[in-house]
Formats: sequence, structure tokens, C-alpha cells
Amino acid sequence: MLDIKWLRENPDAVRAGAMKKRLPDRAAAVDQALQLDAELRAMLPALDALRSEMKNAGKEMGKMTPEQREAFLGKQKERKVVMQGLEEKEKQLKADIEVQMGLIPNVPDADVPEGRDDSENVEVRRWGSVRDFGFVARPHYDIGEAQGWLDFTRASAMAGSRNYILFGDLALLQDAVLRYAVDMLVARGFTPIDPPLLVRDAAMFGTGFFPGGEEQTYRCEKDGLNLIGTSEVPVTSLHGGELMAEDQLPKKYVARSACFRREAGTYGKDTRGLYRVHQFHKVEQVILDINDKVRSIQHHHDIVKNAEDMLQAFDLPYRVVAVCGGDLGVPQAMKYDIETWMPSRANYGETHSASRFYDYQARRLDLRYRQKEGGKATFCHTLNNTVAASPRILIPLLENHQQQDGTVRLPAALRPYLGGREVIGRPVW
RNA sequence: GGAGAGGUGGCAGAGUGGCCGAUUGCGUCACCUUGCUAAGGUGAUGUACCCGUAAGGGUACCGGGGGUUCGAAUCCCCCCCUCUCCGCCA
Repeated sequence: MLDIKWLRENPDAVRAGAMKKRLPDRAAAVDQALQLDAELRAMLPALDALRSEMKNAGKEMGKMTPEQREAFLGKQKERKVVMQGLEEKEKQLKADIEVQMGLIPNVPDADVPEGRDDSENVEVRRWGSVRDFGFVARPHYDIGEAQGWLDFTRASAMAGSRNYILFGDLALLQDAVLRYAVDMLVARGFTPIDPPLLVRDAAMFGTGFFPGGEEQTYRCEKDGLNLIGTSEVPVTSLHGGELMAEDQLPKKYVARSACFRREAGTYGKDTRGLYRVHQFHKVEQVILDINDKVRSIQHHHDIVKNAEDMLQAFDLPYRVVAVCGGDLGVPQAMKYDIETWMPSRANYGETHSASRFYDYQARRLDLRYRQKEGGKATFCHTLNNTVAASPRILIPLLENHQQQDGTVRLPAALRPYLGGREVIGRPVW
């Protein structure tokens, strides 16, 4: 949600922002909202004056004798009829404005590259060198199935396509990665959270996934609850409706949760292996802080670095890209993706996504703090980034660290989580 | 799922139809006082919106939504949440 006052003064910037995101329908909401807002403002003075009149008259009546009161009743009832009409209109306008404002996307920052889709994201930097195997490297699903670590056939049979089952050391490796990610962030001052996986619509709306993301969301209609696609939803919503003290900020959280995505409309895309699945686990970092652009940008760099440090500890080559306008989500002001080298794709594949929102989510969530200077209630800034999402992160781990015989070398950082072993699997080729 | 009790400002907690946007306490801020000093006094202190250059004026909001009434924090209905007891249960 944008500040409507700011929108009134900068409609062109907001429209241009929606167009930069390739969301022409959402750009139209700008004019809708402004027109409704103008209508509402035009009627408010009259309504407020009438209310004031009625209120005063009502107070007078409270002091009257029953006989005097009778004489005034008629007049009051007339006013009431007029007011009910106006109030009906006011309510409708406010509801309509809310809908339109909810549709208007956050304005992409100036450092967001122009572009239509992810093919036009701009590489910012690379780390690590792509390994020259010296043998025919195999994709993770071949390694996994040969080792008895992976079963897609039975998973699909019981749960449908885009499902998987992890066994044995791969199941342990997943847990090792997730635990490493949590431990690393906790060591950096983040508070660990195990959040709800089923949330109300308000949380989905507040974080900006609704409206628009309904098709990607599993919904428990009977209870009106939604399975989260990321713990960003419950964690960013955590302090929604609260008025925090400035010295409670920043709040830094690291959540580990299962995530669920319908992946509607992706049929035929990434069908093989662990890349695109309906259910996965993710360790997510979320920061809530004061309304300060410079600090937001600093946090943004910090949370990207957290993820980079993990990938470096795992000895995985990656690159950081600045996500272009057309690939940016509705609520984001700017986003960096981290893409990790995946030999089976002969390319970098997205493993992390770091977003900054400024106060867009905070406005929707009513997430505020009281400023130390002046004591004003102010909307927070929010940010988030993946630390590790599995099983996708298992793809580069298996593929980049595979050995000719089908065993997999563990990066040193993960060994303590797997009983000190340097290698998992047995020779299969 | 059944029965009961509740949800009021940053927090605690009064308020059962007009004198309530709301007593009081705590907290916070300002000023004052000062060998009772990890103290005392005085005052201020909700959010949003509208009109106004401003000073200022007005409106809405007592969990959310609807209703009764000239008038609702207060009465009625629905929903959400919390607590207690029963049931069920990993």
C-alpha cells in the first residue's frame, strides 16, 4: 500500500512504476483510486458538518423535557435520512478506494533495471569458478536415484506431480543445510522463529501476495486459511497492528518453515528433478526497521551478504543479479536474486531472492513504531531474503560436489552436521 | 465440538443509553524543586481523516462487521481472538 497523500502528488511516478513492472492493469488502478478519492473528499465536508449538527442537536435533546423533545424529533429524523444516504456513499467509496489502493504496486526504485522478464535481469557480480569435472557430470536426479536418496515415482503416485521423497543421507543433508543456515543467522543476531504455516487472508494481503497470488496459493477453504508459500508471510506479519518503540528496532528474524506453492501455469517448465516442487523447506531472514531509506538499503546489502557467505561456505559458484522491473513482484521496491551454478542446467539457477519494500508491506499490515524524536507513529520498513531453500539448494550441492563414482563430497562447513563425514554415498558407477 | 467469562488509549484498568474520545494508575515528555534524592511537584501525552497559509475548527474510531435509537464503549445479532471448565487429541 502506498501513502495516498503521496500518490495524489506523484501519480505519474506511480503509473510509470507500474509500467516498469509491466503491470498496465495495475497502473489503471492509480486513476481509479484518485478519482474515488476526489469524490470522497468532495463529500466529506458536508457529511462532517451534518454529523456535527446532529451531534449537537442530539446533545441538546438529552437535556430537554419529554414534551420539548417531541418537537425536535421530527427534524432529527429528517437529518438522519439525509445522513444515512451520505454515509452509505462514504462507506462504498472508502471500500472501493481500499480495493484500488491494494492493487497499486510499490514503485520500483531507480536502481531497478529496465526489462521485460528474468532474461533481462542484470548481473551484479560473480563468485567462484565453474568446475571442470574431467568426467561426465550427472544431474542431481540421476545421482539421487542411483544412491537411493530420491524417489519421484512413488511421490507422484501418492501426492501428484512436482513431489519428491528424500531418503537417507540426502534427507540428512537437507536438514544439515537448513540447520547450518539457521545457526549462521542466529550467530549474526537473528532471532529464530518457527511460524504458523496456515495464515488468514489478512496476512496474505498484508505482505502483498493477495490480491494477485491466489492462484499460487493452497487454500483450506473450510477454515479460510492459506498455506504459506514463504515464511515471509507470517514473520513480516508478526508485529502487525502493533505500535512498537523505536528502540525495539531493528527486529531481525530467521524462520525455518515448510513452504507450499501450487505452481499453477508452470506446466511443462522445470519438470525434471528437484528444481520446481510444490512443497519445500526454507530458512528465511526478515528484517523490520525504522522508516529510513539509507538503513533499508544497508540491510538489503547485509541480507544478500548473509546468503552469499553461506554459498561460499558451501563452495558453490553463484552470481548476484539485480532483478529488472518486469520480473519484480507487486510489493517490492527492489530485488536481488542469487543464482547458483547448476551443472545439469548448464546455467545459474535462482536459489535466493532478497527484497526490500520500504513501508509498502508495513502500511498494509499496520506495522508501526513510535519515533523517539517527536513521538510520531510511523510505518516500519521491511526486508527479507532466503538463507537456504531446500531441496532446490541440494541441486548445486549434489551436482557441483559429485565425484566420478557417484559419491558426493561435503563442503567442510556441513561436515559437523553429518557426523564429520567428508563424503556421502557409495560408489555406484 | 459444548458451557461460561472477557476483549477499552504505549501498558494496566474504570466506565451498562445523552454530562465519555473516555476516570485513574504506570510509562513517556517538558518544566520546577531538592541532602527524605533509584525522591517530590506541576503540566502535557491516542490514531486517522476533512477544512484552513497558519492559529485553529470539525469528523470518525472503545476487537471486526451489521442492527435498534433523535443519540451506543454501554442494548441486540454475526464473526474473530483470549481465558476457565468439559469433550476430543499428536
